[in-house]
Amino acid sequence: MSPRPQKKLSYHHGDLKRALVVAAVPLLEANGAQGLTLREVAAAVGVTHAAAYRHFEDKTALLAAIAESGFRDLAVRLSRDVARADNDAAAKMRSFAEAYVAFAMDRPAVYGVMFGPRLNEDGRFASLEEAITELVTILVAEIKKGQLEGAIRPGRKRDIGLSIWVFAHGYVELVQRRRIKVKNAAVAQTYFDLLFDPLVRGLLV
Amino acid sequence: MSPRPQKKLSYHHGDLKRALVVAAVPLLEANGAQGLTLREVAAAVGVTHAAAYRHFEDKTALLAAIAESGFRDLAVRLSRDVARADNDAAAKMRSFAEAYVAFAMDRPAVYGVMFGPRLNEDGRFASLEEAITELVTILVAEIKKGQLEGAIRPGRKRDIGLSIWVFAHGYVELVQRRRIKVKNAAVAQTYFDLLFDPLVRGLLV
DNA sequence: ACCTGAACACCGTTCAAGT
DNA sequence: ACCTGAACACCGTTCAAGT
Repeated sequence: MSPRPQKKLSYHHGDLKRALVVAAVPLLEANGAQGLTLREVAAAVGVTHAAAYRHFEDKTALLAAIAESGFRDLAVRLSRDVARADNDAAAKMRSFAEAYVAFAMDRPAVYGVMFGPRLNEDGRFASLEEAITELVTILVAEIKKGQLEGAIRPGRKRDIGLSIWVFAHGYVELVQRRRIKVKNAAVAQTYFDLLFDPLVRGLLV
Repeated sequence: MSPRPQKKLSYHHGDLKRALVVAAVPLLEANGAQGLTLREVAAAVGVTHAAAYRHFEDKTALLAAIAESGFRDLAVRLSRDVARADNDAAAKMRSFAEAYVAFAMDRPAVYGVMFGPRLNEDGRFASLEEAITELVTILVAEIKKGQLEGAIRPGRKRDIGLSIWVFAHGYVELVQRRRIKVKNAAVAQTYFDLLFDPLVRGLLV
């Protein structure tokens, strides 16, 4: 039917780099960050494990790509949810933190790679660092938009942003490690709101 | 000289179980939690790596013993420092959180094992779980002692304790992963105090 | 240029054998 | 009862060879 006959079983994959990152995520969520193997990721894509080294310097580079992809997804989700919130500081803070927790509960293993053992110890992966910086930028910018001009001194916007991040991240970590025990993701969210409320009030004084 | 001749080079170690845990800690802090190998721990004690299996079911069991030892050390340190603090709620909270951060900065790799990949997924290591529970108990008890009877409703003591834990842990994690950048441990402490202050005020309203 | 096949060093785990 | 020596399966990494 097609004008030129398709080569069957080409040993060229097409976009193997991207395919490896995409294939890794479900394996990660299924078996945990500890269990993830370069070999099984390659096998899932239908390729020899040595082929991955044409596109990633080592396993850490693959994990960095997964983490970066996670940070970009998180930034999109946060931007979207925070934009929908009421335009005052407390509402912005709450919607940011809630969206953050929801992302972490949705994809715990990807979150674990994003915040697990340091991937960028030696400073390769500049784009990973950039994705993280973007996250903080979004947070600070949204707080600013949230009518903080009167309520809060300008120099404190970054501190407020980091406080919120610290609290949301700490909660996620303790829940995921079962140091704080909750029945399910819905309970995790409502209990988070309860714990988070004092911080919001303290920040707005 | 001695009444009975000492057997030289006995292949019995004495207290190998404990020795392995003790030997593991400096290796951990030197090479990171990722780099820790059962084989090098055994070698550091002067024993074949297979010998470890006489005392630990597997590597996870060794890590659990390290984590438990860390939690007990942390509990001792927190009790001591919090007991020295002024007897009001804010001072108790602050001294708890500061001692917590100091411990984590002192022994980052041990802290990483304590809060890293879940060790007790299948519920072995009851004593590990017990050591963690003790930590929360100490925290809640000290808050209670801090003259909270008037200022705070009784049911909220646990929530307050967990809030503090969440914040301190989140801060430590983000600093250790370089998501929050600080020059050294001293700066880490003073910046923590700055960020922590709003939470304390919010909790006492 | 991209992937395969085979090899290497290293790790956790097991087990028969030594003392 | 406690430890050694040797083996096994598995992993990350490398590299010559195929297309």
